[in-house]
Amino acid sequence: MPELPEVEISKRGLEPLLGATIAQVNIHFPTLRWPIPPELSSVLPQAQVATLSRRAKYILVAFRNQQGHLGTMLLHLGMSGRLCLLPAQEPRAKHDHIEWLFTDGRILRLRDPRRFGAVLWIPADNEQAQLQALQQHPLLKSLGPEPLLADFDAEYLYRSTRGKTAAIKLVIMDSHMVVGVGNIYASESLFRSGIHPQKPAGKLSKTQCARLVEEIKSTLAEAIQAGGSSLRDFFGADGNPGYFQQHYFVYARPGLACERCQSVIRQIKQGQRSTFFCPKCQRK
DNA sequence: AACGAGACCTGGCAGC
DNA sequence: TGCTGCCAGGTCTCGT
Repeated sequence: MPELPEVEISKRGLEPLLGATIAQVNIHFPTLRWPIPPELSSVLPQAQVATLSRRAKYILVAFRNQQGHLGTMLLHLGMSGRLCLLPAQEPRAKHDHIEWLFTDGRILRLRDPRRFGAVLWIPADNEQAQLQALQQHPLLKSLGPEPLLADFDAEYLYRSTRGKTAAIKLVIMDSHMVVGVGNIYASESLFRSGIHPQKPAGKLSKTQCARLVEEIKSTLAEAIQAGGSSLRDFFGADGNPGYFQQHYFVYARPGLACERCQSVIRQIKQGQRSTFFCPKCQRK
């Protein structure tokens, strides 16, 4: 489920919880990718949701209590994770591994069948210390730029790919280079740029870098916009988010005709993941 | 330093 | 109907 657009939509779906107070945290399964910190159950009750933000595919939820800042909960949805904001009394589903009960009755649950997701707790007793703790956190400190922000630009991509022999698709999926470009959007933005996924990153021209940066930004932005319009569905108990049936040019279309040139879309493996491309529209 | 492979898990589907 | 094998949107860790 979650590539960057889904994570961004999930974060926006949590906005109704700003200012809400936690009553109880129930951990039903102790370990996702890493153990869920048991102290969440003791620290969070009576705390309020202070701020929501996102870095790469991590959702950051900051909490405060009457004494001040408490810390930040870091959520990752992994491959199959999903946040469900539900009314009181909604029965728990099979893979709801952790739930946050709010004093007004609402329930937030993390549902994650494959358990590749993560819930971590980064304590800090003031906002300055929190900022520092986040910047130094091992999962966050070596991340590349956000794809939708201005510091991810043609000049950056061109400069940082010089001399690289690795395939461009693997390079744009590397979170040290740029965060948030997952398997779907890597294939899609390369198609839209007319660049072959196996082209060595260091061989891209300045023009190609500029084109790729623009297509990564627009592909992600369009998906977020489409997802935003189905936010309610996305967050419902059994929501059926319309935008997963979003239009793809190449992803999951092997053997079908390219919509631009009618050539047959091909599927290959790169880094043990499937890549889809049009052999005519995308040149090495 | 850079790259590739393995690891973590369950569920859904095709093929027999 | 049931079994087997393969595939899946992520990313950390380890070995070469």
